[in-house]
Amino acid sequence: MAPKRVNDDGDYAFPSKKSKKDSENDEYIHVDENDYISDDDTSLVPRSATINFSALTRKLQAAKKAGDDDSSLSAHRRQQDNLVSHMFRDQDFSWLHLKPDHASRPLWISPEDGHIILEAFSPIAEQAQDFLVAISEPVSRPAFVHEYKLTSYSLYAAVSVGLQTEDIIEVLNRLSKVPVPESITTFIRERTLSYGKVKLVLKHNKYFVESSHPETLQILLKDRIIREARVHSAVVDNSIKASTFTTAKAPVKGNLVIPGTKEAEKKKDDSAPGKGPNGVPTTDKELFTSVVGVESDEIEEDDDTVHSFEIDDTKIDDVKKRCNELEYPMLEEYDFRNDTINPNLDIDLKPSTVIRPYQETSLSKMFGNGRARSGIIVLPCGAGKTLVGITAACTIKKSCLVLCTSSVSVMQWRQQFIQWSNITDRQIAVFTADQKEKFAGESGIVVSTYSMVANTHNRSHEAKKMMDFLTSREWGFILLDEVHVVPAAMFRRVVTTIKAHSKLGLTATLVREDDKIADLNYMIGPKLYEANWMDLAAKGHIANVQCAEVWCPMTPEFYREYLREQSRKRMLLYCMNPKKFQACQFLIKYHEDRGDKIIVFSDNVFALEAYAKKLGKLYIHGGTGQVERMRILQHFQHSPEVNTIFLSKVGDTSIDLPEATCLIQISSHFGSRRQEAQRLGRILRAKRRNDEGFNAFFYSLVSKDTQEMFYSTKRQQFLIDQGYAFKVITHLDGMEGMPDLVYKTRDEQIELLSSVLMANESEADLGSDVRAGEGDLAGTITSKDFGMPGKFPAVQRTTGSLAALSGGQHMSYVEQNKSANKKLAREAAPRHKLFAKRDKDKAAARKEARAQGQGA
DNA sequence: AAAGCCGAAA
DNA sequence: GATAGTTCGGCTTT
Repeated sequence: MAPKRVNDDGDYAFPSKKSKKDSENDEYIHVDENDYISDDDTSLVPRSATINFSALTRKLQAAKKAGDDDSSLSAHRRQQDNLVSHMFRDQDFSWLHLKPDHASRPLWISPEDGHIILEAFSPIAEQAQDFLVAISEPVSRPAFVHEYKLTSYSLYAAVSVGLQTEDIIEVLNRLSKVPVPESITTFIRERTLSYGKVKLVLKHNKYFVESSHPETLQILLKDRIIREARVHSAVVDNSIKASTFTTAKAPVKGNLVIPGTKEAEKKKDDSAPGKGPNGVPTTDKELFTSVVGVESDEIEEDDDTVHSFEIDDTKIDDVKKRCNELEYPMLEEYDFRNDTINPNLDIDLKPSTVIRPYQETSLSKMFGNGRARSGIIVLPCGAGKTLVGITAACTIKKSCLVLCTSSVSVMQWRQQFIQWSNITDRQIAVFTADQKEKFAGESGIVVSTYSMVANTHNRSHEAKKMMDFLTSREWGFILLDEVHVVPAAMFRRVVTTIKAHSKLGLTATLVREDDKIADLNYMIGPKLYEANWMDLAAKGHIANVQCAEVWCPMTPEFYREYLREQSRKRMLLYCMNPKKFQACQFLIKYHEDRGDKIIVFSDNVFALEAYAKKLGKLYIHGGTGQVERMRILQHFQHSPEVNTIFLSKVGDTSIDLPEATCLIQISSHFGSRRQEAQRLGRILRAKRRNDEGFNAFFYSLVSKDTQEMFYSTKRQQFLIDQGYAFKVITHLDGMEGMPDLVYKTRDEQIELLSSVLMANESEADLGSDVRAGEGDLAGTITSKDFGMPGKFPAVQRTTGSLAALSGGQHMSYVEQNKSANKKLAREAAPRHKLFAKRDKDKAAARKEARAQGQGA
């Protein structure tokens, strides 16, 4: 490829040759500009062509001029815009004036959308990062350049951790290469102005919207949703008012000490190096972190009278959401030290418990002004989320409810509480299907699951009594483990049924594939802290991981079947691809020889069994009994004979295997970024992570030219944003010559193929008999089409049917008609009840067969 | 202990 | 540019 030049006059690429080049311009033009960039040419430039960029930009300028002259934007110009200028014209900020010392300043801020770019290689990048995490949301943090985004939420979060408007602007300005744009300062001022004017307060088991600005409450009450949620209490009870403990005045952080932190240590030593009087940091290094959690007694409100109205606790979710939309987000802070109504809980960290610096940082954001703020802390798997939660509970020292996703983690939480804190057995209770305890005394800790609390269908008598216990009292603190599940319709009920003064959500992956993740902002609170995975890996808190995507070509036979099958069966075909099989075998052999312990993940149970059996390894899936599971896991952990196990998605969470050092993924759930990250999380706590030069490995096996390629890139996005780089491996050296290579001959491959197709048949026969069994001819309009005239044109139906007959048609052809086919399938006559029953029986039979097969 | 049911994944 | 079907786990009942 000939050199490409990107600037008008080329001085960016070849600064020293400028004068010479101008005269020799033609040497760079391998393609005549008129051939490709002619006015009426609508096609895109061929990828392999060499493009003369100076000619192109000249052309664009000319076009722009023409467009400007012509007052109406011509179609022609719009076309030119699409060609290349969208990369530059809207995003061309060369008009911004760099400060003279810009090289030593690591930030750049886009005036258009509030995106902030950080040079991660800058010497002060780490401090800048602390600041940016506080005021903005991380978008993507690969090796050298990080991207953050200023949003309303992130600014609310910034204010809620004690930052003040002018401080934000000033520090930004100090870090930025260009003066902070007008548009951004305005945005920051606007968004931080209305913050903190409205509070949500829990008093005597009732919720109140509270403000010292009556006019603000009037504004809110003009909204229909809020007005209708209002409860008109008969009398304003002065005793209630007097007992409010979310005072208008912010308490001074002063003597609040988070147990286990360095500050706690210092307190013991009674010396605080690096800090002046009142704990104000004096060194430069602490400059940015100190802005967070600064004493906030200056922002006290002089108005002592507090106005409030009560709201219906069942509508709390809607009211919070509405307030956010009206840009008066409700502040939820718990001044637990002045709460004399709810009994204290005698809990503290054991003296031997020490927390890590990033755990301390995240907690200091939560307790920055001496109260407990509700919000979310994001830490990677294996970075000690549990300890953060426990430390928070030890700081608040009130009754605490912990909710998790499974009963296994309920037991883990309980165990960890006992391990790290001085809580006694009697003070911590468990509420699951088979254990319904209450704590002794008037305060304590309850650990339970979301489904236990959110359950709507009938409860056992015991469970009912327990729920009354949970709902009747006021909780000082509620801990939400794996908080990203909360927005699901069922789990969000929890937030309204349990009354708690403060909430802390913990998660490793604050992403969902639906759009509900933003709901957490008003349901729980803002994101208080998000750790950078790469930083933690560099400091040895989590393992270093090499990620690779292995491209396995499809064999011709498999690919032919792939092209003619429907989406559901396709998945099996690309999972069972013999080349993938071989790659898997090779990688297992390679890493076992290196002394690694390997986990192989397959979402597809059929493929899981096939692989494990063929390669002679143990495997666990949903149908594996508890006893068997434990036995296999024991073997994997302790036996030198068992170095590889196969897991279905049961292993995605909660299974903790610090021995594992290598992951291989052979099939996965569509585009789930979360699953990918969770799986990677399985090896982040590798025991050997602190060995010199240790690396864990993460492989994704992908069948080439299939849908898997698309999903794979989507799945990796989260990890890429965390800074992981995926290598693409197209050839495994030495695989072909490996002894005992499976499915080496064409005959074996074809046999495998037919077994896959057979499995397809038995699995799919009932699903297809109704539609196919009606004796339709291709293109025949059948009775079900009459119901909706025009909805399924006959021609579409023809292509769908013909596709199945003709076999190897072009892929895009199938893709285009896929939705039509699916619609057809959906709209087909609903299964008769009789069939539904048969389906179930069939499924049960299959399950049994599998269970038996496993026993053998 | 097993089966039915429900909801989540996302 | 997203789908939908499958798998899994938890709670309850028998």
